[in-house]
Amino acid sequence: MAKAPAALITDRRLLRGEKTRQAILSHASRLASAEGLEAVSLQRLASDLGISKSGLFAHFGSKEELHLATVEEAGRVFTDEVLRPGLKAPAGIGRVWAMCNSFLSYLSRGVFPGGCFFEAALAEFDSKPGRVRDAVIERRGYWVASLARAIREAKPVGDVQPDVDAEQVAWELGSLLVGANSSFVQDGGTVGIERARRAIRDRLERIATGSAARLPSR
Amino acid sequence: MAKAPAALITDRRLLRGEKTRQAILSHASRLASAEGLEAVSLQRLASDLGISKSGLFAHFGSKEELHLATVEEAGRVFTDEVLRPGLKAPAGIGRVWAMCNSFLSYLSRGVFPGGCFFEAALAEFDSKPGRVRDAVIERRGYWVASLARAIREAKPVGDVQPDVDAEQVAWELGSLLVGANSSFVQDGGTVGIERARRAIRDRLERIATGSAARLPSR
DNA sequence: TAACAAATAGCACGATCGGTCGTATATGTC
DNA sequence: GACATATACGACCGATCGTGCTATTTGTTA
Repeated sequence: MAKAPAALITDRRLLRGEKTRQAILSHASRLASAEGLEAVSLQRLASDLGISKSGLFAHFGSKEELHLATVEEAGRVFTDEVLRPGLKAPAGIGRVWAMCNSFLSYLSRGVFPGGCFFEAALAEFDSKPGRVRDAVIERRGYWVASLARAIREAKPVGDVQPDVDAEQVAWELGSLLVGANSSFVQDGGTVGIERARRAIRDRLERIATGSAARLPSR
Repeated sequence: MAKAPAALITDRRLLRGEKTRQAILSHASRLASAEGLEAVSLQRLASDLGISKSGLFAHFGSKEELHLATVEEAGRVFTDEVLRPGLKAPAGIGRVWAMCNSFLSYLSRGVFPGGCFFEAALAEFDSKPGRVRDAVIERRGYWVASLARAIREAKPVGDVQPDVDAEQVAWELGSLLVGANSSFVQDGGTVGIERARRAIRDRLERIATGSAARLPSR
């Protein structure tokens, strides 16, 4: 509460700190996608950014808070680069297709240099209980739930057969997209991405009604 | 060369050391599946097993060698628990189905406490070049190639339609199985495993010829 | 320009990491 | 019982980790 006036009266004063913080988190999330959150150490970050370890530390107070903030930053990026563009498409099977293609595009454009941040973080933390793990799992769950909802909402539009198990199909799409991420990270090529696109297109055409069965190439 | 006679004359003399080594690797591979190869440190292993760090170190000579031996041990387990049982089924689509079910069984039986060793190791090392990464990728590639071969060999038997892209389907099966692993590790439940079984069964029935289209429930 | 607060830096701590070295203790052979 | 060898141990090194405490710099306001 003592801070609020300062922030209101002179937000320029906070600018320096906030800018540094943003630079830290941007680099941290990119680094984590490539080398894992384990590699996001205070020393590593500080020397990468050319600042002091203690100065960096002061922004977060603990390593866990730094990691949590990094996850949050990555979530912001994911929303901007995948969720929002995908949801721009009108409800229907086209939206599901658009969401999957947004994800694949976000992969191949190299938004994170090490593939999807969340897949990397999930694999690393899935057996390490704590707030970081919870945050990552929640985000990942939200993504699959968004896919499921898009499938569900394609039914009343008449694009998807009413007896389709939306959660099952969303789980399958999620797994195929993870497979694309793995392939992409391993060989840097687009083979996995094309395999995933093909598999997903195939899967979607099978749950679509006849009139909606044709999807644009991407 | 100076060692060979000793090994030939008195192999009992090697027994003690070999037994220790086996105990180390067994624990190391299980630990790595749950907490990552990063957690497999000399100190951690030594204290877990109640031996000295230097005594343990002498068995391998470097941490990288320890990790490589751990990967090799895990590969031996994978062969025994997944590949061999799956390949016992006669060539045909039933063999593909058996291989997938072997994998799912190996997951749910908790052969490794942290899910599939190789998925954990792959996610951890996919961006860290080195011999460990190469060894893991090779094993993982062998698994998918085995799936592809099983699909290919099901064609002359008349189980699978001849125009099916075996590599594509194998890639999809591999991704779905990884999805099962992720779900299993995250919630410990069998939902993901059943989802994968359902998806795989569905996929296989779609590439099968009419006469082979019915698969046993598992 | 002096005062003040926020932002950053310097420094030291204990713990843990991989790795080395010299030494002790089993173990099997003679 | 003497001896060689395989195996295991304890002490130690330099580096890095997260974190705390104390300066110092920086920008704003009076």
